[in-house]
Amino acid sequence: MRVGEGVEWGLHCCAILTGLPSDGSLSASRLAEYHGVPGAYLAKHLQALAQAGVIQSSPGRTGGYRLARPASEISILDVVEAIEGAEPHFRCAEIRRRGAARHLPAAAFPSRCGIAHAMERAEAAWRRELSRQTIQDLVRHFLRGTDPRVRACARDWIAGVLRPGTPRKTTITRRQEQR
Amino acid sequence: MRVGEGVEWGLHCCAILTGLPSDGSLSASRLAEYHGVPGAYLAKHLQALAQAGVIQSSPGRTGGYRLARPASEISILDVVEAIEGAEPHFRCAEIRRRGAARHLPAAAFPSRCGIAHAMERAEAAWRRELSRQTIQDLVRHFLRGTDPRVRACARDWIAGVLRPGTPRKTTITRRQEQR
DNA sequence: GCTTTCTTACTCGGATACCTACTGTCCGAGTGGAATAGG
DNA sequence: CCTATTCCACTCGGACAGTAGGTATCCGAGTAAGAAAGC
Repeated sequence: MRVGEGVEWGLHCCAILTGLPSDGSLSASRLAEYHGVPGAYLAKHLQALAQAGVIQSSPGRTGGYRLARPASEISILDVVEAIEGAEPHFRCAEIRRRGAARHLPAAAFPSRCGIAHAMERAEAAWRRELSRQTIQDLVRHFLRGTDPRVRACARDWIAGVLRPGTPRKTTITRRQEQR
Repeated sequence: MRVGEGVEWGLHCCAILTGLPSDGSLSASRLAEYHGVPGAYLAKHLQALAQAGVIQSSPGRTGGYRLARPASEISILDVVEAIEGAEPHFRCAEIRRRGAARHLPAAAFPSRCGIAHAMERAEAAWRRELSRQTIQDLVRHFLRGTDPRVRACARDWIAGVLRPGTPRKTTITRRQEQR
């Protein structure tokens, strides 16, 4: 039982995307370099988020990802289920009907195995807790509890990689200087 | 993210062991044949349960497993953690310190990443729910909601495989008759 | 008939293969900006 | 100088390997029951 690290990446990415201007977007490779994770693999998770409708992708040279709706309307559960899938963690194999009780008719068993029921309740509690907090809550927590230097770092990085609103000739020069 | 089937097996085994007389025990192979699961693999999980102190193992020809304490004092969480391990499902990789914020001192970050904190809360809710219900609750649910035929099947099977309290010469004959 | 010894069958326990699913990487289709050629 | 065209760099998207952890199996050490032998 283990949560894949894609969930952590996805949540961090959503948090960063919150800091974008409404018309801005960030590419998978930019998000990957900001977080220091492999870009091709992060792209896979971002695809899953896009398919689930959590983020929106725009193609082309200036394309990238942005949040599909306000951060206050994206729960952590949305992100988790988009990346890990919404299947239940516990899958009842109905072993109560195998072995010794094999020959008994299906009608002799209650519709739900008690063990499966107990596990489902726990999982529901887990999901409920995740659905309570939104990406906005995460960002708010970040803005309040984090050192100004870290906040400035994030802000400056976004400003640096965001394409300027009005294209100018100096754009290319700047790019080449970076190398 | 997925709960291994060993958890389901372990819970069913604990439930069956509840029906034993105080001096009785059941071997791994008997429990496996009752549930229709591979015996060698079930043995592995029973070992884990024994090491965690949930069940007790007795060696030798008449050995086997029995509950280490009353079923009312064994929570579902005890069984789950014995088999799956007690490590947290979400492991924060601290990617907030990688990438762009790499050069900032460790002191600039709050002690706990907000994302990790949110995930931990959800996991705590999951564990809390599992720790509320005990093996006894499962058995009670089984005794109440299950068809008499199923209950009789379980009872008879236990009576059949349990060694008689007072050893007699007929013991061997009985065994051979079963084959 | 009783006690002691021995055999034997059964138990648990850990070490060893296999297989699914997560992790990681690659290349192709598509798009929008920028340079360029023409008017 | 302005406009239409072409080109190209950059984007996403899905298809393709590598690896860790769960699944399944085996064999060895140990024990207690029961048979057998001796008294």
